[in-house]
Amino acid sequence: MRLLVVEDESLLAEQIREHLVQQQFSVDVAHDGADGWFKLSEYPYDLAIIDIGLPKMDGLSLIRKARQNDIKTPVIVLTARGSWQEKVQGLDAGADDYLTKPFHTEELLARINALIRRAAGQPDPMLHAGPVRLNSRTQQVWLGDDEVSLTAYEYKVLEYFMHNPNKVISKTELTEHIYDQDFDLDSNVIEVFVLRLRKKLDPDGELKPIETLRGRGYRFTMAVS
Amino acid sequence: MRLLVVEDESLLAEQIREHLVQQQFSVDVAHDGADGWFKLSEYPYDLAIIDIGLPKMDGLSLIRKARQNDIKTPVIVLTARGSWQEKVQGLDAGADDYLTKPFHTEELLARINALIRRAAGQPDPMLHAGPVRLNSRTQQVWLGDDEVSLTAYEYKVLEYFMHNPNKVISKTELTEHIYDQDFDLDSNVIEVFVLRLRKKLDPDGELKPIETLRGRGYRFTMAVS
DNA sequence: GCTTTTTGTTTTATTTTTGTAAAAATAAAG
DNA sequence: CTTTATTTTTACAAAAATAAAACAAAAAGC
Repeated sequence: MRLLVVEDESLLAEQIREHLVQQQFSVDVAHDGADGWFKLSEYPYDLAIIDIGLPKMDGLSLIRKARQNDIKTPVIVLTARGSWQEKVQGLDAGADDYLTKPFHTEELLARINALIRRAAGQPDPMLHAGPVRLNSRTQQVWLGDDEVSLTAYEYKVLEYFMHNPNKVISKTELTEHIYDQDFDLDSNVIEVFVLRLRKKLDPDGELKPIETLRGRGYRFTMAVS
Repeated sequence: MRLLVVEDESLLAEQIREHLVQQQFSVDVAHDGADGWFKLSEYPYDLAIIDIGLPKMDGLSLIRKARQNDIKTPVIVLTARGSWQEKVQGLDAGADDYLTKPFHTEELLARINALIRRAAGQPDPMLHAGPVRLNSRTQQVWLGDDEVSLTAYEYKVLEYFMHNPNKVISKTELTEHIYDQDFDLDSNVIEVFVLRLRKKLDPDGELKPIETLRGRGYRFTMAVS
């Protein structure tokens, strides 16, 4: 899961970033509205956290511009304490939720998770695909009755696959969702992780859960049993 | 599909209920806002129809309260005729659609079905042409019941054909759509790919899906069955 | 600070796809 | 009916993409 934080106060931005990274999110930070717009339009974020008061382009304009450009990334706006109007304006501009500064990180995390869940249309943290089951809250994965132990990145890749079953996912798309923006796209890590996932999810090579589409990417398909 | 109707006018409520039951929905009725809130929070409805003017707790408050509690059941609000403000307030409070009283039952049914469909997520973008079907999200192609496996370029060509059925497509046009600008137009790749597509889509040579128009190009035609 | 695990890189091997070229077939024109 | 142009088909070579293995670096755990 890849998030964007648009916040001009460096200290706060860094603080949020650290907390989110701790929660296994990939996080990019933009320090003004213009940069925020660039990043938001350029990368496929799963969620954006946007401060209302920003230099260059204020948060409201940023959200409006994004929505006008058909960017449907869920957005949480950060508003000043007691500013009832800001909250309403934010939601009107196209934000999905709001949070009043200062806030507890737990609160932010809860709202992030709720929004991501809502966006995925999946209130239940369990994802199923044939014999593979995944609990996105506990990050456990089972193959049939046996639990499969995955490393952090193996899990990220699988989770993305399971959120997008049957979809053709290019290596670029996978890379962008799993790593921060400045990652060497020429690397073959993705191939290696797909290899490792295949070995763990399909030790006997019978199920073929991850199909390769040469020149196009991968497709996660599992017979729904 | 289970629906909730929150409406204080007993006669109208019963009328709506009967129509919906006739359409195979399970329907619960609440006669005031408080009861509506209780039912909405307690049961997993697929959709709620809420009147704005209600005793105990008005419809707007009910919707707001539901949204604040992370209940994302799709909501249609019923507003009085000509009350432009009510409609806006309803949508702002978190409703998904509105309907002005009095209304035709067909209109209500259409909106219910639209909302349920929307909540179920976008259907896959399928293209059909006779026995050939193509899913542009998963890039899968079927011939009758059998999936046909195409390479990246074969897929590109077919997709272009299926987006332009019956149109005469010159080889230049195809080339320009499939390759970057600076591609050697003297090559016969297109012919080769058309050949390969024909073999895969029409192994028995009976359907003739891709017609040749000498000197002009190709035309993709498939009897619509 | 040492050990283990995980992540990412490099290298090599293998497979598949793409594009070329030439021959064969077909259609159109004279 | 013969010639010419165009398209289809075949066979093959080149290029590209992926898989796999082994290794190095980084991170995490003890």
